[in-house]
Amino acid sequence: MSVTIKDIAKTAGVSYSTVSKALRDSPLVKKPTKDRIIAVANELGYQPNVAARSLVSKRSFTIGVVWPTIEQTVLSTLITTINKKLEQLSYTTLISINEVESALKIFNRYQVDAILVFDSSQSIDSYTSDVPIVTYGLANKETVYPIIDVNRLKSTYIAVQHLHNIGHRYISYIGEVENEELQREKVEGFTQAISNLGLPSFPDQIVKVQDFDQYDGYEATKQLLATTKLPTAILTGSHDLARGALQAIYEKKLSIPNDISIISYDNITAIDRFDTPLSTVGVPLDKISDKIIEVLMNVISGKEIETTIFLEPELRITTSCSNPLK
Amino acid sequence: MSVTIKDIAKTAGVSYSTVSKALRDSPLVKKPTKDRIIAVANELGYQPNVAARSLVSKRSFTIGVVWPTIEQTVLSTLITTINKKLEQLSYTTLISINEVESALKIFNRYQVDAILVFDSSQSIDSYTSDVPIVTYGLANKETVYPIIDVNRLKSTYIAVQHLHNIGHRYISYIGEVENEELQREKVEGFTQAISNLGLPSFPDQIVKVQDFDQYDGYEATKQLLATTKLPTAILTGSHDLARGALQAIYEKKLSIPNDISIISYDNITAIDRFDTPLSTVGVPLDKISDKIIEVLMNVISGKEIETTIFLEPELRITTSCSNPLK
DNA sequence: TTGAAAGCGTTACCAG
DNA sequence: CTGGTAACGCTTTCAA
Repeated sequence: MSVTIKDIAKTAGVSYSTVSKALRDSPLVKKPTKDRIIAVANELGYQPNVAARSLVSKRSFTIGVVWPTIEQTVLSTLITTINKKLEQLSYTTLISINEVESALKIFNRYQVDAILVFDSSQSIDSYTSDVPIVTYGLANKETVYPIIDVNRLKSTYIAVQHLHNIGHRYISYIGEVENEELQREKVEGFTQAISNLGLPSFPDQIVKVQDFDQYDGYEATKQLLATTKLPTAILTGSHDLARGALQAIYEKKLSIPNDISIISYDNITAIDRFDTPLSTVGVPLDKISDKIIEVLMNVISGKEIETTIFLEPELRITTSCSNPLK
Repeated sequence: MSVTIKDIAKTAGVSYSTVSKALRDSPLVKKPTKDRIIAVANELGYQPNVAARSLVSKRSFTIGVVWPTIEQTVLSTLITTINKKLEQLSYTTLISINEVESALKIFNRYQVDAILVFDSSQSIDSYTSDVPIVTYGLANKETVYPIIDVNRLKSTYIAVQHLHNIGHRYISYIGEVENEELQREKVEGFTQAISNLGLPSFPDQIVKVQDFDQYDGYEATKQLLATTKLPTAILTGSHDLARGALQAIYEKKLSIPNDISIISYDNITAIDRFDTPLSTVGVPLDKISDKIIEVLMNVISGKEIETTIFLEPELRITTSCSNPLK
């Protein structure tokens, strides 16, 4: 049996309502009494019962995260960050890996203060929730709930634009993949930029990958480098792909950025063990998590917010990227 | 404001205690009444308030999972499986990615029925929990809580034993890594088998890897195949490493199993897109999850259970493995 | 400054 | 079979 405020009240010799106030750090309790009560609580290893508390106060200080596809490692970093930041705001994060519908039901039963949905496939409109919902990463879907997403199309677009600005003409993209809406946006941004900027298209310019692992980047780049006319710059769809690309480039004894420039799409501020720090384009993870938390706090306090928020990508150019040799 | 049993009672024209019984499918309520109440509940979109329920019934039908290292993809499959199976037992799974101490606190506050801890680093004895705890994957640590783990040492041992039985003498292991206890166990099993069975040791027999991705397996195997004396069989520390190994072997135009046999350590029943279905050794994921759930249910119902349970590995030999050519 | 008491949504028990 | 009511642990008035 776990210890309750009544147990504390008994051993501290006060009423249990006083204990409640003291633990809530209410100014209505004298300092010495408060200190004594807190000491007793610690000694007894008291943990407040969330059920009882949220039953009366209608607030649980808990955010429910719906994360049906736990395999996605990109998201795991994002969730870790969000979890940490929410902890600092004294919110608890609870994750469900059930499918959306069922996870929403669970969190409604648990009366969490808000729900954050990570998902790109299922629609959530069929289910109505008493708890406010915020979603990440499905800006293309129709939803009544606030959506936060990153502008992938613009990311690859401005990357190509930069490469063009510094003089590149033959630019390749690695990371086309079948039936993935989010990846398609990146390819689209690339293609649009190439076309709008009047840059040449050439065979095998866009390289398909099976998956988004380092190995896929390695294979794709090896294939690309085997063609007769080499591009002077490569844009990759992810950090892992870029790692693989680097391996393939080094293996071919090519030099970065002299022979070839490389920019990687990513949201992670890469803490790299690479000789060449990678140039990247994308919305920094911290901006995404900050925005998500901001919106969460707003919906909790009942503020009206815009339904769709597109975060703007940033270009971070390092020594992996330079003018092509004339 | 969410709908409560009192709302249902009002619109159904019964007392709220009858509603409670009806929703619990109690035999104490007449069928027509029950049906009517359930209909109203559905119409109103009623979701039971877990807080209120667990406050009085002391049972939440929820399992808390502590998973501080969400990056580990192997575990994600295991958790997904466990989640599904618990759902069938009408238990809800809630995950926390906080560090152990803090996650335990949260779940104690939430009065979950049991806590499952996935972790290999932190010790959990310092914190005492009112809720029963079950841990996975830290059998080497000292703990008072029940531990379920797989016998990694035995896995690699019996794999080598099998290869020896069918005539192999030059066997390599890919997957040594610095400072990882669990990986060390696998290497240990390999080394013990080689030594006990009187098999030859040779330079570069055990190949180190940076990480456990496909690319690392590819690199390591390429390195291995560049030596003068090739092994006739390879054992890899994971499925991903094996995938990389296969690539390197194919690239060298070697044939499996004629030139080289391969067995992979893994707990995943691989649904493979490989030409060669991989031979594997390890405890099947289903056995692990079943055991974990069994133990969870036991601790919830207060049954005494053994503190350490080692699951035995199984060898599944396919066409990736044959006698070496004489 | 402290204590008493009501009430949150539910279950469980006891009357009717 | 159905309804009334106490109780779960806590917060929050309202009195003292």
